[in-house]
Amino acid sequence: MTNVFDDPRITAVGLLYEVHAGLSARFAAQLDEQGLSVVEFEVLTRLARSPGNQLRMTDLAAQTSLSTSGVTRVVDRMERDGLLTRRACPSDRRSSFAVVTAAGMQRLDETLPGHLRIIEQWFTGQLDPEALAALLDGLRRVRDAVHPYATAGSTDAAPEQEIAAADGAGRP
Amino acid sequence: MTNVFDDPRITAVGLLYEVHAGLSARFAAQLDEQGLSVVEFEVLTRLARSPGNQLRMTDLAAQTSLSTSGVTRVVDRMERDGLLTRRACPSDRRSSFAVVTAAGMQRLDETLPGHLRIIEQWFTGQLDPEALAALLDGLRRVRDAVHPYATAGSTDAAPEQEIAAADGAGRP
DNA sequence: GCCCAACGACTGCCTCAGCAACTATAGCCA
DNA sequence: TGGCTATAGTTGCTGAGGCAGTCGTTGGGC
Repeated sequence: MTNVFDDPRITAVGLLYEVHAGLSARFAAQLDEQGLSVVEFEVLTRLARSPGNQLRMTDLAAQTSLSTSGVTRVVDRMERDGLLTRRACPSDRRSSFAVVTAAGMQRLDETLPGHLRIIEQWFTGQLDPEALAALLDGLRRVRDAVHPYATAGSTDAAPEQEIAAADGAGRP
Repeated sequence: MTNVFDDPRITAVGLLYEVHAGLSARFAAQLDEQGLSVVEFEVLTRLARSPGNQLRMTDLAAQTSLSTSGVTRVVDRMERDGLLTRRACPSDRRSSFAVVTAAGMQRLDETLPGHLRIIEQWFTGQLDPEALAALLDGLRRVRDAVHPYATAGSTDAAPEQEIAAADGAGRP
């Protein structure tokens, strides 16, 4: 058994994937307590951080891991649950906005502190500041290489969006 | 707009997720050319690195991101495609092994070099050795915290499994 | 002003994966 | 030995999400 699988490259990827999976599981568990899925939380977050707490469906898709049809359905569910509303775009009758409702904002407010706590507890708090900086620096460089445009649904746009990077994609 | 979303913790997670998504997309694209999905590749890999190129269904589930029912179905598909076979376990008639066929090994051989090249190109090769070491070290520490048991399907076992960590889970 | 290609959202159909229920076997204990 | 519980694998049902096709709208070229 000539173990090709001990290759450090494989190990590196495995590490990355395990961290991702581990954190995702923690997030999912906490969000679940608040009645949110990971995607719903992401949608809520991206809308809440946009001007007017709203985004066109397409822009929302570009900012998430979803296709436009995927967005249609999440928004369906979240509208049904009262977290979001659709609003017609006055200047382009093809477009519509997804807007966070008061209930949606409240849900997000209830969820965020716990979410941050979990990140702190399982990720950022695990390393001393300088090790964390090194980790993030490495990640950033890799990210700049693979680029975020690889996200499904977006054609080629979205030049810089670090899940929390503000570029105000709303153009009504 | 008091931007809670610029919080460095959120940014850190965003970075991690973007890297994961970016790499995953590259992997998926390359594997797709070889007619494999990401899970199929993972299954193939885990089997190929196990003694006898085989693993019991349950152990396979524990080593992947799948539940046991998920494993049943992937193995169904891969068996249909001739990459795998089921073999009865002689000592426990409830169990069965998933075994990589010659065709499966060949497919893996055709796929691995390209896969490694992609890792090199978009991940490990993006950083000088010492930055990479720092990145991996950070990841390892976080991984040790979130622990791999968080992977769906495994109850609590799998003490150390770095996607490439050999602990030979086959116990026939 | 008219036409046509491009675009935004939505829907039908499909695949994938999880949970829970079910079957068959194993191993324990009286 | 006979029963009882735990375990391995499979299957029915369900929800999520992607692709491709549809419909209405837009905007540029003429």
